Amino acid sequence: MSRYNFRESEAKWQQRWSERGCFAARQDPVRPKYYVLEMFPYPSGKLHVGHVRNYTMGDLVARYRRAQGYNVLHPMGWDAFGLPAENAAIAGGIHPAVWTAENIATMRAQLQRMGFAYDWSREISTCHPQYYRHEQKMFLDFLAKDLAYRRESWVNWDPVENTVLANEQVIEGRGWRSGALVEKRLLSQWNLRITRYSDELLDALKGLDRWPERVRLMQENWIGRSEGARVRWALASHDVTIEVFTTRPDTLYGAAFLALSPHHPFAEELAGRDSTLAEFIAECDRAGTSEEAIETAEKRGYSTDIEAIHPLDKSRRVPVYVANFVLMEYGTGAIFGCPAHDQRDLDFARKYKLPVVPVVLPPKEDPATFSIGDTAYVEDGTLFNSSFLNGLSVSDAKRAVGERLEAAGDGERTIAYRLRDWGVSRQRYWGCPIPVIHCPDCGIVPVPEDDLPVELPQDVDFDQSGNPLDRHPTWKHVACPCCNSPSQRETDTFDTFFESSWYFLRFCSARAPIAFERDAAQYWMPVDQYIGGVEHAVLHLLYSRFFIRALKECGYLDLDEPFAGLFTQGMVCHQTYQNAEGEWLFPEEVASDPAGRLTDETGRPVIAGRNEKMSKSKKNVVGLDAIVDTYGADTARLYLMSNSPPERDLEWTETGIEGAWRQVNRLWRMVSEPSVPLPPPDAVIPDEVGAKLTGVRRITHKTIAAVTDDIDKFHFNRAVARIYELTNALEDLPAEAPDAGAVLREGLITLTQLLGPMMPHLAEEMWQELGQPGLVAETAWPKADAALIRDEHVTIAVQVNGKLRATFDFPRDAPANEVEKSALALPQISRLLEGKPPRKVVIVPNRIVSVVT
RNA sequence: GCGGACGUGGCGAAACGGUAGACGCAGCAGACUUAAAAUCUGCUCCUCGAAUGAGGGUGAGGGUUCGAGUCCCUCCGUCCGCACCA
Repeated sequence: MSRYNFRESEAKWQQRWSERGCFAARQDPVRPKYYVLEMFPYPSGKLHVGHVRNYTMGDLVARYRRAQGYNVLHPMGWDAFGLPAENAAIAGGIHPAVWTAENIATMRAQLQRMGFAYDWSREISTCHPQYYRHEQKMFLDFLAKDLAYRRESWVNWDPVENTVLANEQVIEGRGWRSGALVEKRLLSQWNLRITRYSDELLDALKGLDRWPERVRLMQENWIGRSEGARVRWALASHDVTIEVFTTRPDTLYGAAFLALSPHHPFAEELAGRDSTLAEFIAECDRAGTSEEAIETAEKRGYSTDIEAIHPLDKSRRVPVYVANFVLMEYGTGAIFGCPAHDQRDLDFARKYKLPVVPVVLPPKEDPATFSIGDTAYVEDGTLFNSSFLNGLSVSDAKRAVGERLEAAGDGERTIAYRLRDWGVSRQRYWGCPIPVIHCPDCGIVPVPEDDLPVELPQDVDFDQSGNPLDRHPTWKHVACPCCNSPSQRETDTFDTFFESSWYFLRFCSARAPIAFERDAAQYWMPVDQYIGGVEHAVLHLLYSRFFIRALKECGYLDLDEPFAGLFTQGMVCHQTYQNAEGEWLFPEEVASDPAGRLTDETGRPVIAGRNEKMSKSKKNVVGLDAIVDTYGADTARLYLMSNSPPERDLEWTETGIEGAWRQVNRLWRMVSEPSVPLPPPDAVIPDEVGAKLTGVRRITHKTIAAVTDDIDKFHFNRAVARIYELTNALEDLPAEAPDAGAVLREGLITLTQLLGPMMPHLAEEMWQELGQPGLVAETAWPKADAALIRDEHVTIAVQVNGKLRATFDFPRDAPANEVEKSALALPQISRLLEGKPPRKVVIVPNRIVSVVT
């Protein structure tokens, strides 16, 4: 019994594909293009099996589309800037560039061993000056278009990484990588004006019909559009107007107070003269921003003893507070409180003994008796206690108030967004230098284009904390490009999401002297199928959508969206193990004793924990090299595709990979030791081969149709199941029939072609064994014979009163009355009918007869 | 709190509103082996029955329909995203 020799085979076919340049992409205007892309990796070290699931999916799609005749672009590169490289430098004395290059070499070799059909001639690495110089140019263009600006603002400071984080990078009050509680700091930072496109980014989501609904919703929530009004309140005792944003202008007559953010300019002004207020504000700043801190934080206000004049009724006054729950970053940094119709305002009003006046009357309530208890009324109703609004619905009242405010100049209807501009400054070395110079006389001066790229210095030390660029003895000292006086370079670098916001464009013309050739981008873009993790739903995916718009505005290209199709794959999970001390163990460190109990290598007990996403920190990872060494790339690829729907998590198990290995050998044996001698490749199948063999041919052709459909819909697990079904049918083929060999041969050729995108090495080996010409990688996708996928006979089920009672075979598309007659004549059915005619019979052609008695 | 997804055998999962459990894993029995591994054959949702078979079954309850895992309503549970957002 022969075993499939994957070691020999996989290396051989990888070399053959490479020699023939099978996967090099060339622009070709007459062929339809297809751009397949997997989110490019950060070169963090070595790949484990969890990393390669999405590359396997991408490769399957790339090879499938190529077989279908598309001109496929399928590139790979490295998101090479980032903190782990710097941390390695701090910990191990290795330069980030060296560490990164070594990791790239390792991971590239791992990907190549998997046999992925990449066009390696387009490989890019974002830490190379020939890459990042182009984004420095983009930044200068953004500056010119006012898409980039510098501003002092409160930012998220990660005390572990010693750098600023964007809002998108703060998850539940913690840094997205470090997990450290984020602090607020006031810093001067470069920002990209993503909010210029808030509306457009939101609207265009509707057109992304090949994106998961979930991701679109997440972006929608993140952009957070709220319709409402700005309302200006004059202060009774100061020559100051406080502008508030509200989504409920209809409840203005229920206003009980105004509340300012502790960082509101007027609050800060007052604090200058009021030390108690200054202390209150300082206290607010000390409070954490984490979920727990916010959840438990008391809603507190500081009464300023100042009154504001009600904009709709100048005789009314409301007190002005400074309150810890008002955010400076959203709306205008000030609110008006209507306790009757907002729960938080109600809590605040009860605490500070403010009046609670309902102005929206619930249906069927009596205005004379309706009052608010502990719960604010937030539903729809009819306005009352509200002057000219009385009797209106909530939505009519919103419009009426808007019109009144606009006419009086006291406010206007407007839209607020949750989305804030993208802060891109990072106080780190291993990133793209921001190409500006700070001149004491001229201020901020962009680096002239001819001086690009601003390259990172190589000679840096990581012995002290903080940004090595800032400490470098010479790098930052330059002459001002305008006035030549001694100046300093910007020492911050870009957020690494800057690089990943346009790399897909660079792939279109990866060696161009400019960022990307316009016609290449116009040909290949948008990405037809993008594949990656859902964790980038509002990070990379939103930034890239912004970049396309910003680049369009700067004249780089004409494109609406970067990614036409998006697929977010599930994680690969594995059981976790801990010893009695709570230390995590690698799966290979765990054994079981004769009694079946789990132990470590020294025999001490081990506790099996939850099944979780593979991660280095919990050590529940399975190295890719070990798996490919033992089972080969195709077995790993098959397992990753076979057991779970691609969007769902996949559990990696030893028995699972062994099962895949069995299938690989089974497939190989089918061609290396066929159950029936195969005729030569040019043999023809006779028109009539008998019922049993025709049945096998039908399954063969139905499998083509089914697998094609499954791959189109990303149902890779089902495609695998269909291939197994065909395998089972071919194994059961009646060997004694005269034309069995020819039918088997047809089946095996089809099977091989269908395996091509999934297990490409095995497919080539089988193809060669079958004596087929050329390479599977260069062979067109099979077509199902329409005549063969239509059965001549169908099995029809018979239900009586909704219960399945019998099935019978009948010619396809037989007349309904004949089907009914045969169904009712069945002994199981006639017995139930007891000679009475049925009340009703529903017939679904070729499928079911439903009898009602 | 707001928004969303999901709930099917021992397990991973299939199922245009039309024969629930394809395909695989694990398990059981057998064949081949001195033996094991590998491989092959058969069985495997539950209950009753020797068996043809009968009854029940897709988180719970209700509804629409000739027919519901699938559609609608209520509830329970799990997971995910956002969250002092005015």
